[in-house]
Amino acid sequence: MTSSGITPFQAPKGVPDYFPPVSASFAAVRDTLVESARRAGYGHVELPVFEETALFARGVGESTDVVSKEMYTFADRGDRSVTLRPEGTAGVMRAVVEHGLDRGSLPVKLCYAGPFFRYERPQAGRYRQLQQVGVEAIGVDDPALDAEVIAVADAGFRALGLTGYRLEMTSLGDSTCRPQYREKLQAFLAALPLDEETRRRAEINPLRVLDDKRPEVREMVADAPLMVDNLSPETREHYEQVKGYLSALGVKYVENPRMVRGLDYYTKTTFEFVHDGLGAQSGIGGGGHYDGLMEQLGGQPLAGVGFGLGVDRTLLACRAEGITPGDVTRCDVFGVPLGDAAKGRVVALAGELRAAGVRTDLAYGGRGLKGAMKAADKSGARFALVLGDRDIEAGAAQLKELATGEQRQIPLDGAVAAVLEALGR
RNA sequence: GUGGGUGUAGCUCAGCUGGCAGAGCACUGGGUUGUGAUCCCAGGUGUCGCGGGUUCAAGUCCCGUCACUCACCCCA
Repeated sequence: MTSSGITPFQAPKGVPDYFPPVSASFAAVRDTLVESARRAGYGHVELPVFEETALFARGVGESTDVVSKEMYTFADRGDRSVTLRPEGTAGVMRAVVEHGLDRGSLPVKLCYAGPFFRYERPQAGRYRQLQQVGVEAIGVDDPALDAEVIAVADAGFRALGLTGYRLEMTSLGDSTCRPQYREKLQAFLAALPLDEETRRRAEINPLRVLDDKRPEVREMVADAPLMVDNLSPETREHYEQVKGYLSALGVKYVENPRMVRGLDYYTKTTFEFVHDGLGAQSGIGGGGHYDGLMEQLGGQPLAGVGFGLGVDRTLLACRAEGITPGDVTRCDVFGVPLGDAAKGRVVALAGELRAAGVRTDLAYGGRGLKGAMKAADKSGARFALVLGDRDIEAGAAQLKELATGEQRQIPLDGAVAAVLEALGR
């Protein structure tokens, strides 16, 4: 209840608000991850936040949880079914095919950042609106490209100063070997005394049962057949080469043959970055290789590889490690006017300082000197610029360094130059 | 969708077997009529989430409901 008696609005369930100073770190995390991709030649794409529902149904897979129960789907005013994007790859594929980028020089290397939506029950690190930075490298099936994508993610996390994460990966095989393996695994699981819920999962996605958290189930599947032991010679060779390139790139990884990905389109290499400081939702990024997706969406039969990195979760990981990315300082200089005449000069001066690239704020609302100085202190500014009638008469202003308390007089005419000099610029 | 926990000041929370609604931080003003962060003094806010019940009396006990939160599931 507010003082007016009106029930206050709340953000939609499971949607985080970020404001200063945390929002500065959020933006820094996103920008750092994007910069890592740009350094590897990935070009920015800006894509719609909603798409035709059928794109996700066909691209991500009807049987996935993401499509079957987590999509924000609604009819628009033209009675078309549209869906807020739950992941990024399908939309990129659609755009690439639609604009014929797959007919130009390959691979097409693209990078995106923005919000994604999944209708789930929120918990620590899991939101209904989540922010991701993603890349896709499309059109060339080269194990070196798989390794590059992984290395880009790894470099992004490292650039933030993160050390407490690990890279897990495996190979899921492809259409030449996974169907046979799947049958073999299902036969194995059918012989186990599993509960009904788990049995149903074994039907839809048997791999998922291998990743069950319950100790009794873990024990039962301890010697289940693994995909990595049933790869075709070609996919095995592909996987070995990815590992070789990763070593060449200096990227450390652990193999996890029981790793599961929630999206149907992955084949061959899949990977996940895991951080233990977040709670139950420990994945800060993941991705993999895909062979049939573009063809599935009406394009040419071209392979691709990509990742999605969770910006929200990466920020949580930073916090868990005591890292504060980015510059949370609001401003460099804070203007303190004394009286109406001075206020006009300070307002004008602030405009000039900003034009010169100096982050500048000032005391508004006619507060007294003491209040204005308090505001200057809280702004985090390095300098307070004090100006009163006395100074104007003298053609001067007072520049006070807040950390030391040292104050010097600067000429009012050359104030911008003097401030720049004081800032060491 | 299923379970557990929590709802008290702007924030973090205390409030015992029912008995006058509290602290710290933050905010505002003053101590210093041209100097902040330290220090001192002063100031204010509450439908105790909401609805019902028990009781002389409910923040406290009971029922319902909503919200938040953690976990399962799943994933970034």
